[in-house]
Amino acid sequence: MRKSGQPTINDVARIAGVSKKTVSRVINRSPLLGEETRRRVEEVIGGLGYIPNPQARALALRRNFLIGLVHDNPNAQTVMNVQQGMLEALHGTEFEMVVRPLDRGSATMLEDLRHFLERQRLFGVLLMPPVSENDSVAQLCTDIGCRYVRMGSAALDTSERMVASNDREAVRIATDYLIAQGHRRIGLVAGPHGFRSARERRLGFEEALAQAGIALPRSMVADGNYTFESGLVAAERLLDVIPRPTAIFSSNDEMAAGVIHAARQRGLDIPRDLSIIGFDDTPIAAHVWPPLTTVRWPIASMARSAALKLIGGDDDEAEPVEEPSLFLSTLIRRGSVASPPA
Amino acid sequence: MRKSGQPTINDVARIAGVSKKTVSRVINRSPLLGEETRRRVEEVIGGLGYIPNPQARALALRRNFLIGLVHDNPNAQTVMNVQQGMLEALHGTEFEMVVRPLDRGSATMLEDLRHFLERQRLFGVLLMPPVSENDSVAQLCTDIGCRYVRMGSAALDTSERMVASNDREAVRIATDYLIAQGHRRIGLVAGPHGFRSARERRLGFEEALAQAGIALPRSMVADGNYTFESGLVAAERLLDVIPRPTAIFSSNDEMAAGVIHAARQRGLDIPRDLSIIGFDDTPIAAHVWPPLTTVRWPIASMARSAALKLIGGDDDEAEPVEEPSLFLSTLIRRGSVASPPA
DNA sequence: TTGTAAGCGTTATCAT
DNA sequence: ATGATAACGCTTACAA
Repeated sequence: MRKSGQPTINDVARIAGVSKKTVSRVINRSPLLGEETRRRVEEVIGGLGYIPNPQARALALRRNFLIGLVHDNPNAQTVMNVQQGMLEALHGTEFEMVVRPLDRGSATMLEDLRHFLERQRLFGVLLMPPVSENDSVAQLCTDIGCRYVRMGSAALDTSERMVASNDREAVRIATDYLIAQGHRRIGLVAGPHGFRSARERRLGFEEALAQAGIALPRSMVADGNYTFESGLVAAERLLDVIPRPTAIFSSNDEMAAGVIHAARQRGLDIPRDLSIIGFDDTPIAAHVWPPLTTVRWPIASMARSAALKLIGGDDDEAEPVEEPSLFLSTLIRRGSVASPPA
Repeated sequence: MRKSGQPTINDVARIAGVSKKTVSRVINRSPLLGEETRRRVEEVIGGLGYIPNPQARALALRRNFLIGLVHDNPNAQTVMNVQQGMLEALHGTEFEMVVRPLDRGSATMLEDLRHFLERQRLFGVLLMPPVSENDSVAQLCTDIGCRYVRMGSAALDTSERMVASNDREAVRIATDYLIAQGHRRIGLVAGPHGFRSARERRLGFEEALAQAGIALPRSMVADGNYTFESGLVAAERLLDVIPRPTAIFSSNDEMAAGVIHAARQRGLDIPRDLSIIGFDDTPIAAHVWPPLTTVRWPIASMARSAALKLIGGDDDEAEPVEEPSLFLSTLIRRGSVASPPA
């Protein structure tokens, strides 16, 4: 007699008149099974509404079905896009996503993560930037025996352990676009030190200018930390320079919004007096005025692909799902760029 | 001899020269235990780096340690705030958060959720608005035997199964503020039908106007669906009315950004020609120009409290943690409100 | 205060 | 093709 709650594999076995193992075979689609038997068992399963207990499965298989998302990214939209991409990949599988934000800057960050990974014994983790750029985090995963895939703005690891976007090239193209519009005094709002994305974007910017033979005085570069406020402050510094830049590339959209803000405070019209390009294509880009020309970063696709790499390498017999490791960002042209004032 | 990987309770028991049960007692801080034994076992645990296997625990205890976050909220920042609040509550406990977005409007939404809950056998779920407002979802949880707590804009359930904000009162206060500034022609950008929050906010708005003896012509109400674009469209309709409203209350910040956008396109100065108040206090509110006066919704605190209710009701002997069920929203005054033009 | 035996619900091994 | 039995790592009786 069932004690309570959900029916178990024993109930199914008893009612169907077969052994537990046979039911298990039906569940796991074992090929060596009588057609007759399979049908009968499936009937009982359906009738009973039997659902295998994931905890018991996890115990018996000595592995669980939890994929971690480890992030310390301050941008809500970015994190949500990644979650969405991951869940797309996990949908229809037995895997679930558990989320673990990390406090960058906390001294115990690494210890916290180790604790988390050891306790939960996750099947694998997806590392979001910027924490994904931290090699000691990857090393920690390796040490603990937790598989991982890193997302980043450049190739950070072996192909089966990372997915990357080509930030450098994308920014080069964006900057080329400004140059093609006739801009020669172009400012850069750089991202924070320690962010690989910040570095790659800056390099792309510098490469484009160098290639066009345009000098980049130190005064045309201002550091930000990817926040609106830092973009505002950085823009104020750039706009104080005489002669003023006619265009600014901001290393992300949120700072670009700050740049717009700063420009407006000075009575500058965008794009007439100042052209601006951002990076990320977050919703904010389309919602500021004027709509922001920006670089679209296919983050959800990257996350989906990363998750597939994580769980794909598992299927023993299955084909090793060949997921791409490099994703291309594209320039989205909206209203924040024009030719420089005559 | 240990086969591989993590040490188990058996390893600890053997090395410490005690039984499994004694180790188990140490882990679970059982009071009936020799001080001597406890120390010895704890030493072995520390030395071995033993960590109890959560899957095995879950199986033996016939319950797991996963809390679900079920949401169909389109606002990234809101979802992130909720996740953060939940994780604060879960921090230091053995619970983890698994995230489950739902596709509102999908015909199979309820079936998907049932499937999820039945498969995963979650300890409990936190329901975010707007899906939390759906009574059949709550009923589903009850049927399945999954505990839940709903977040909402009004009392949706019994006190131990919900946390609510007082949207109606908050909007009444915000509208009073506009009235106190001298506004008489005040427009409303309402939220989508079917959202309890939209209804509560609208009611608060109407109550404030009624109390002040101000008529609310149908033309001063435009429907939106909480998106930037819908706010833009709604504002265009309101601003076409003659005489034009001198102030607009928007039922969320994102739509308010659309209103700002629309006003600017018409060459209206904010707040000189048009005052605007939003709702949510998302980052966008502080980042638009001028900074948006808005209602701050303590969503992270609500989520934290909701999660504590979920896991708090569990501790058998522990005091039934008395978490608040009602949270007060507050008006954040920034630069988007002024007296109406003379 | 501690240990023994049984059980949680599943899968793996090795029969038949 | 199917089943008996022993894991998996832990907890709860129930003894001692």
